[in-house]
This record gives sequence, C-alpha cells and structure tokens, in this order.
Amino acid sequence: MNPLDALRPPPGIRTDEVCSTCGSRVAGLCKPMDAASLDEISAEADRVSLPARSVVFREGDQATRVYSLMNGIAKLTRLLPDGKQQVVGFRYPGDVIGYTSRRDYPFDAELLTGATLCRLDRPKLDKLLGRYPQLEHRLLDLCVQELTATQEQLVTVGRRPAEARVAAFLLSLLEARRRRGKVERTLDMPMTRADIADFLGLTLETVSRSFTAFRKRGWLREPEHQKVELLDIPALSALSDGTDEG
Amino acid sequence: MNPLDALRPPPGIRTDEVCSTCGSRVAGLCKPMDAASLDEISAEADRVSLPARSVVFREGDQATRVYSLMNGIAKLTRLLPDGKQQVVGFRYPGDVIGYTSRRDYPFDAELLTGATLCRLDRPKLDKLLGRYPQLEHRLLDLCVQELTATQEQLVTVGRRPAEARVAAFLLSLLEARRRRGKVERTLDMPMTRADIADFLGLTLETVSRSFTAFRKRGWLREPEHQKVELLDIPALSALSDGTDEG
DNA sequence: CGGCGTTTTGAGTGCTTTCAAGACCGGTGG
DNA sequence: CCACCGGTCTTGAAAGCACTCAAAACGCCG
Repeated sequence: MNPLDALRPPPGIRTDEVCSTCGSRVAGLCKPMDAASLDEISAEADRVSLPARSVVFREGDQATRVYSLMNGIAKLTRLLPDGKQQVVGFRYPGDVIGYTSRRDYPFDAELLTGATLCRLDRPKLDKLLGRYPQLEHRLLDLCVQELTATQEQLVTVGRRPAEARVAAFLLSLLEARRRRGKVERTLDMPMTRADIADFLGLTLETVSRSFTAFRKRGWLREPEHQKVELLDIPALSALSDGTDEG
Repeated sequence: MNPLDALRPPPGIRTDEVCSTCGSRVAGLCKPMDAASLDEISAEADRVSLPARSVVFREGDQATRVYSLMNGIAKLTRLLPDGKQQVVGFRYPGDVIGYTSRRDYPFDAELLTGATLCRLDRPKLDKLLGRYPQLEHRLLDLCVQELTATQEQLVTVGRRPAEARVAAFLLSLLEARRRRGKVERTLDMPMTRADIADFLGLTLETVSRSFTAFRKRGWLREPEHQKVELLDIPALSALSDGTDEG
C-alpha cells in the first residue's frame, strides 16, 4: 500500500545524522536542540527517501507517524466528494507534516519531488515532547506560523481575482525560498498548473492564462521545465494586493 | 483608543474565579490545570468585559497580550488594501485569541456580542508556559485544531459554490455549539450577512439569496433576530459537500 | 518516431457580482 | 402613539469574470 512501509533508510546513511540534517538547519523542528538531545531524538527516528509522487499518507489514515521534511517539496490536499480537490498547503524542507490532535490525518500528503523525510512514531514523539519542553515549544511555534500562513491563503482565495491569486502564489514561492536562505535567480516550481489551480481555487486553464499574461508583460520567464524567474516583483506585488491602478 | 485599556474588571467579580470560569470548562486553555496551578494563573490574569463591536486589537498592533474568550463571540478579520475584508475565523467561549509568534497581531479581533475575556500579558503567559508544560501542550492542541478548521474553511471557500458555502457555515455553527455542550433548538447567529459573506468569500447579496432559498425550501427558520433553527440538516449537509444529486 | 501527460488557446456559458431600489426593524424623539 | 431615521436585509436586472468544453501544441520518455 504505502510505499513508506516497504522502505528502509538507504544504506550508507548513518542514522545519527538524521536530526542534525533535518533539524538544525534554519527552519527545522530540532532547531533549538543541543547535540546530546539530538542524539536521543535520532535514536528514535528513521530516515526515508521516496520518489516524486509518493503518497506519504492519506486523509483518514490513522495518524501514527509524524514527518519532518528534510529536502524536497510536498503538497497537502483534501478531496471533496465530487472529485474536486483543494491543496491546503505546500511543505518545504524543515516543515513538519502530519502532527495532529485527531486520530486520523485530516489530509493527503504527497511528494511533488523526490524527498527525504525524518519519520517518528507518534508515541515516541509524544515522549520526546514530554522530555524536552523546548521541542514542544518549537512545535507550537511552527504550528502558529502555519496557521497564519493558512489564514493568509484564505484571504487570497476568498477575496482576490484570478491573476492576483497567481501573483500571490509566485511571491509565496519567493518567500519560502527566502526562509530557506537560498539565493539563486530562478525558483524551483515542481507543481503543475493543476496543483496551483487546486491551491488557489481556480481551474488549470485560468492559471495557464495568468502565466501567459505575465509572460507577455515581461513579469516572468520559465527558463526550463519547473523553473520560474520573476522579472518584475513590484508589478506582481501590486497586482497581488490590488494596488495596481485599482 | 482601545476600549480595553480604559477598563478594569467589573466590581464584585473575584479574580480568583477567572480561570476556573474561562478554563476549566469543556474547551478552555486551562482545561488540564489543577486547582493550585489555576490560582497562580489567576493571579497573573485580568478579566475584562466589553460591549458588542469592541475592537480587542487591530492587525499590526504589538502583540503584547493574549486573550481567552470566556463568553460571547468574536470575529477575526484581515483587511485588504482595496478595502475588502476577509473573516479568517469566528471565536467562541473557550477559544484563545491573539497568541502569535510574530511581534504584531496578524488580524483584527472584534466582538460580535458583549463578551468577557481573560487577559494575560504575553511575558507572563510565556513564564507560565515554561512552568506548566501541560499548559503549553494544551495550547499546541488548540492551535492544531484551529489549523485544521482553517484548512477546512479553505476547502469551503476555494471549491464550493455559493449555497454550499452558506450551508457549510450553518453546519459549522452547529458544530461550534455542540463542542460547547449546548442543546437549545435554535442557534445564536450574531453575525450579519456581511460578516458571513466576508467569511465565505461571497457578497452579502449572495448570502442573503441563499438564506432566502433555504427558507423557501423549508430547510431553516429565523424565529427571531440573530437566531436560526436548522430544520433539514441532512439536506444542508448534502448541499454542503456536493452530494445533492450534482 | 509515436504516445501520453501537460500546457496553451479559443469560444460560449453561467454563476456570482455589481448596481440599484425598496422593505424591514429597532431605536429615538416629537 | 406615531413618524422618522439609520442600519440591515431582500429582491431585481444587467454585466463580468472565471468556468466548461474542446482541440491543438508542446515536451518528455520509451
């Protein structure tokens, strides 16, 4: 079923590197932990590598595990009875996926790229949270940030016209990269037009038309497949918040 | 400016009741605390009562305080440059308002009804969170729940037609009441058509037309101002998730 | 080179918005 | 007691933006 269950950490990877890799970077869960505590966490965690399009878990599965994304990009989606889907968020390296107060996961988690994840059984994580208050504090911090980002997304979807939503999405890619401290000129954009549409509450055709319009205005380039370069960020920002001649 | 700053707890209210009232109910922050700890929390907290339409804080204000809603209903809103606003959520008794990892509040908080709030300075709360891990754990729990609810709202706003959104909103009122353990036949609905529209990403006219349609189909009644009675919950549910013959 | 999934582009439809006016309701003052 | 007033809600008609349906172009991979 779940490809994760069949996988072991790739050979040649020392498990004591797990959390120093996923956590002590800029944004990870383990950011506030010292070396000794990291060792204990590492002892509890597995590392798994999965190819693009893998399903990490599905909405309704028992929420027995929590993941920290070490590299790669994931999308979280909810499926409606009529088959339409809503992307509730994208996740980047350092983000935690699957921590919930419910018995079941409230959404699907699917990889857009190949990825490596740090995997913890929920009971073990709870034990660690009890032992290390700074870990729980960090998790609370990440959760509050995620909540604010989701509220921001609600504004985008609820109150902005189509092109403004696409502009806001592009700027959010920029922001996500900034947080990870990268500096390349072009952005990775592994999501398809359909993914973006499902994130923004639009159809893929409308997203495509917006990209075409931006390209024609010289606001962006797509130098290669799944890469985008923003050429006029002020214009995109203005369009995004409706201050463009409005 | 802010009416809160001018207010003292009403006379005749003993402050040692603060958290036993706001917290030890079904949903409050202080739910997991024992009596001794509650006393310490109470010593740090104020209680404030405010009339309907009060602004508790505004987006951009320094986030120096955290509130727990004891009774009444609040709305949280984000304002766009073009004047449109998005309601990012409603808050009910037991909910925490204003806990953020940022320096400033990311939204306005405004009361729809008269309300009483438990007010804590942020540094004092942080001190308490450090002292009582179960308090921090509870806050994390509330935050994760709120995140899931906001994601659910994203699905509603992004992927459902107008009437389905209104139906989903009505059912969410029902759910909020259920969590508070109430059992009356009619629901309190202190929000205006405009509030509901700003929550659902619609116009107030569209919301009004949906209510009219539901009334004509016999799915609800409004026995008095700011009350609703849902007469056909299965019909509303089916419409809400699109399983109504669509 | 053929096949499949993704993206682009076009034309027409439709749902929601916009604009406008009137009804309703509670509160206030004559 | 009733008229007036502001805010909210309802209803109608027209316009617009995004959707739907459709087909062709593109690009990747075998």
